[in-house]
Amino acid sequence: MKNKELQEKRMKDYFIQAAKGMLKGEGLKSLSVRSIADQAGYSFATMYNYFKDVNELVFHCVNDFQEECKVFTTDQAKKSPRGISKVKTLVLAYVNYFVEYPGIFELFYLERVANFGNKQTIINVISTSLDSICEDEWNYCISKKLVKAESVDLIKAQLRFTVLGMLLLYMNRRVPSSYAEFISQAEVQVDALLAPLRD
Amino acid sequence: MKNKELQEKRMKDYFIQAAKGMLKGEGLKSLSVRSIADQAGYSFATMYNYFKDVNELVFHCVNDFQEECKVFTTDQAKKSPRGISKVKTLVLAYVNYFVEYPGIFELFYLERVANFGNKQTIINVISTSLDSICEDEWNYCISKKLVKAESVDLIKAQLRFTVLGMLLLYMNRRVPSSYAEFISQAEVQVDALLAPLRD
DNA sequence: TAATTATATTAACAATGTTCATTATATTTG
DNA sequence: CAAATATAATGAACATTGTTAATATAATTA
Repeated sequence: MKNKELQEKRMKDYFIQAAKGMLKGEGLKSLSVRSIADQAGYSFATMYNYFKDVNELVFHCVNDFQEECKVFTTDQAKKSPRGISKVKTLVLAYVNYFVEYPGIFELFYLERVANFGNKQTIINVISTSLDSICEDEWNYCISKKLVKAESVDLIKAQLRFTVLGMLLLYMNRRVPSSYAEFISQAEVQVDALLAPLRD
Repeated sequence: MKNKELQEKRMKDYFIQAAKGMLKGEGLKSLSVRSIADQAGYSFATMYNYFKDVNELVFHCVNDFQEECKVFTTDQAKKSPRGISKVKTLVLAYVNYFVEYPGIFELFYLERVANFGNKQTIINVISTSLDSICEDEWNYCISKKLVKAESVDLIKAQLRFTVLGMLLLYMNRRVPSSYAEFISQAEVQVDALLAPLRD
């Protein structure tokens, strides 16, 4: 029965990998239970032997993407000098990740979530997504007394909501209308929030 | 041919009113081309004689709701003393409007928009939705020298994105998990942005 | 090998948006 | 008023969607 678990995990992974590929490529619109199964090399009905429904399948991708996003952002920020300016780089890299993969933005923030198993765990990953990416650097800032420990929670929340709001308007309503304007706006907004911390 | 236009406008309105009712009630999920037509008293096929597709119909509701939202917010803020504190009340009332009518939030910010006629006009209404509600009060603040004219654009944008981010996380991911927490958080965030203006 | 269990697949449903040919209804003309 | 014509409303039909139930196939066990 250890084999059974292993095989089941493998099967689930076939579907998850297929879904991940399509999410990164064509996005959520191209994603149907039949297309996922095709990509995985099984019938669409087989999916239901391993997942309660298509929501449960799709949301299993969240953890992988969050990890990938962390790699993406820390890589883009690795040359940045530590401290507040590295936080800024991380946040802007976070924005860029979702601009590059709109399907993942939809998955994280837009897709309606029906009730499924460990919903709360995944929602937690999503809602603390940006925070956990900046976590280490904020701790560094606190330890170097670049920022007061008691003000970090507020600024984290401010960054989280601002980034989300900007992304939502750009992704869903194409406002502003060009990527250049959008990135410029993002810089202004992040700077406005981080400036008071730079003495 | 003036009659023709009038009649066509009336017909369109039957469908729009039906869609509006369902959006305010059950929300977007309950809204299908067949259910709208039922409510309007016509066959679903009749709708296609007046609208290119269901998207065009649904997005015609935006203007009406924006107007309704303006009435709602100014009413909730009418007892508030003029100035920055009235801006705060307006913004929090804006938040409450969408919490009360989640279907309208979906319509404004979440619903995928296919290409249709005067798309740009409607997107403009949406993206300046909060700004236009606070416009008068900001002008008052500038005229009374409560805030520098050149800093208003930044603070408007900050409020816009913050409000949107908070709403998105609360509406779509139920974070925070209770309305009380959410409103408390909203107050904190709005205060954090408006505090520097209060001398 | 035979019987049993587990797994994969096909068939079928209900609901969706959309198109089109066909009715029903006005409107105009003789 | 009657007949011809334009206009508007509709039902049938299609392709897709997610999902379930019944069936076929593979694996395991006795």
